[in-house]
Amino acid sequence: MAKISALKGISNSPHPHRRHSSHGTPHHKRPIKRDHAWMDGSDDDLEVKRSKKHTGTPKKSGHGADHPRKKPRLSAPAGSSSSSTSKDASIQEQRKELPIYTGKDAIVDIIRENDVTVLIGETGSGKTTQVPQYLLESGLAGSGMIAVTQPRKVAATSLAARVATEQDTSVGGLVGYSVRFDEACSPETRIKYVTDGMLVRELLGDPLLSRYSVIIVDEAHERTLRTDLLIANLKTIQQVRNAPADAKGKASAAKLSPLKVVIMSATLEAEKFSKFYNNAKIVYVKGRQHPVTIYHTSQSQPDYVDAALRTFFQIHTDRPQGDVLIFLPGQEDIESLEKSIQLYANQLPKDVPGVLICPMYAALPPSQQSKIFSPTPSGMRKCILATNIAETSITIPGIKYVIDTGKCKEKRYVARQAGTGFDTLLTRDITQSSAVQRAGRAGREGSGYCFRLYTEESFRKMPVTAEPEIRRCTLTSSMLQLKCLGQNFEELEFMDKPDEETVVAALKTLFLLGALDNHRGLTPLGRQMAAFPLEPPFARALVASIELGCTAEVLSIISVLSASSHLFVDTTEARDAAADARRKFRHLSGDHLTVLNVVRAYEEVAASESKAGRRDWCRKMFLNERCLAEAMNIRAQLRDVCTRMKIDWRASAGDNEGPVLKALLQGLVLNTAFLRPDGSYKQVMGPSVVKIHPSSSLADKKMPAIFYDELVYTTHVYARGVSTVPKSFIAEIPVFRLRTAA
DNA sequence: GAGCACTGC
Repeated sequence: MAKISALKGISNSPHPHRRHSSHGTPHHKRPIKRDHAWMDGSDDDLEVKRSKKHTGTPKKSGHGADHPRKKPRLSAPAGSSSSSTSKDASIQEQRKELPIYTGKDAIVDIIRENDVTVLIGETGSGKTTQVPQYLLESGLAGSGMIAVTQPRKVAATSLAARVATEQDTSVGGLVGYSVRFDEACSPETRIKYVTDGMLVRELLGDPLLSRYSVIIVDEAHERTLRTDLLIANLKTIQQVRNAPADAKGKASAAKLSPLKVVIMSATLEAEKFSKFYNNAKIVYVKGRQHPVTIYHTSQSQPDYVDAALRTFFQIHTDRPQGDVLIFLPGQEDIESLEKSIQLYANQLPKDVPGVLICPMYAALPPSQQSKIFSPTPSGMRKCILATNIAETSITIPGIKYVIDTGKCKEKRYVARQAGTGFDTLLTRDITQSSAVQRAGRAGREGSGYCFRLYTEESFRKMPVTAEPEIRRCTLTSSMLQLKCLGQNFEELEFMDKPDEETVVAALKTLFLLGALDNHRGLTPLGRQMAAFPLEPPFARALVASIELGCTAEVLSIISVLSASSHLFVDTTEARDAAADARRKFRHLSGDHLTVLNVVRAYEEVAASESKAGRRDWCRKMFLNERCLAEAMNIRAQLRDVCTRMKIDWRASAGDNEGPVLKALLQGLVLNTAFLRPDGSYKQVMGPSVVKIHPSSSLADKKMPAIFYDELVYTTHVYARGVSTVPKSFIAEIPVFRLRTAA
């Protein structure tokens, strides 16, 4: 059996796990066109005029470096040792080798001369680590702090560690960070890496961000909701802080130093940022990436899983050593492709290297996630099947080939009249910037190849960038925050205006929760709700629990529901065992009290067992320990807020579930449905017919009245996190009386 | 009878 016949078998056999196999094979015979070139950084990287001025000198210089290290060091050493001088010198040498270094003085000058600077830096330019240091070293920040915002926590903490090393200090000194649950700052801190959400929170207590003299908004092109809120607020803050000193009535604000804003982004939206800030100056910095050769198919591939399968084996049999990363939209496709690849890999002739398949998606238990980072055994080729998680969140070493299906899943909020909209989670085409980002994953350590399972024409037809989150998310939580700042969503100037319907839905939701009065003004209840880092419905439930005397229970439940991962582990292969384990915690009323049972059981185990014992227990029970650990963090934070607000978080209703359900219902009023004679459920406040999600303990049960955490449209409109209550509980809620009266 | 991209306070 030669290689050729194995390949033929693959190309011609029907796909074993998908009903349809496409007719043609993708044609990856030659590069169709290289549509993006990644250039090495060079001296003419900076396309700005070099200024004559040379202000500020580097704090540390790379004197006497005998053995400059070639490889960048990514982690901070715990402390400086006797060899710290040589380490320090090599680090300073590395800083000078970054593409951005040649433009250092020009960048500092431009930021000095402009209130707002838009800095476009490609991957590997060094902008995120260097610019804050340049500003600090030049003295431009004065006595204020420099904040650098990041959309993700890991980025903020690891960047702080890196920059602290470069400054030859430990994290929490001159360089610090601040993210949820974790902070390393001191009075000496001058450069602070923060998550964008953290800075938005800070805004609530300090509307002019008076502690900062420079705010650098990094990864602005991602356009997260929080980034957009910041960008809008920074504009108004500057209008106050940077107003001419003689402006009347601004005496107190005039004492504050002017605020410098630097927007950092990938190339695509530079003009838009600039325009928003009254034609702010734009600076370009080239990056440093290895070249990636890009191939497109000659025909579109409707069955992208099958196409990915065939492309993988073409690479595996024809191409030299190097790991393969395949981008797929979701867990389902990953599991299907994993099976197919395994099936064919088992039939490969002896002279072809073996295949090590590594699935990678957020819901995968951590133990199985970690194997993608271990080195590929010799004589094997690693094949990673990943979702978007590998696009920005994690970097996998050793990738030489990328296969891009061109698909992803996107969550999008659909507003409905009564504020009873729902989320959709559907597969769609990716954007051009995603495609570029995915291809770039092949060029991290050397030149690479990207096989796109779509035509060049399809690429050109893709939207250039994703729609900003502000145009596709629920705005309820942000709107409540803005109300606390005395701002109205409708009046604030945004880069992209949110949908009118979504704004109305958010206003209505906040009104029905009692956070706003009928003049759209913030109520005392609303202000109380905003103090908690929770979605407004959960904040409302928490406040309701105070009077009902069940704060302890409600805190436990909403902490789990607020965690970023799901409580129950559910992979296809162990579905039945998982369902059996779950039954042990089941509560007749549904998912909310089932969650409470899990938390109570976990607390007992945590009290008596070691860390390893806890992990074992979680694995046996098919519980996601990450979720529980995060929930315990959240609960501790919420208890702190309660203590500050003089709320007794120990108040418990014991085993009486009535008050707990009533409290939760206060927050989830809009998420209620009644059973109809035909066995379906219809929203009480909206028009949709909903099904109970199969993951719910109440799936297929017929209950007269239910409430739920959320609605998600996938193949049906599914209600997730469902409990049942007597109809009378719903009728008792003031909102309903108010609504019937109106 | 049937399922879930990713963040963040």
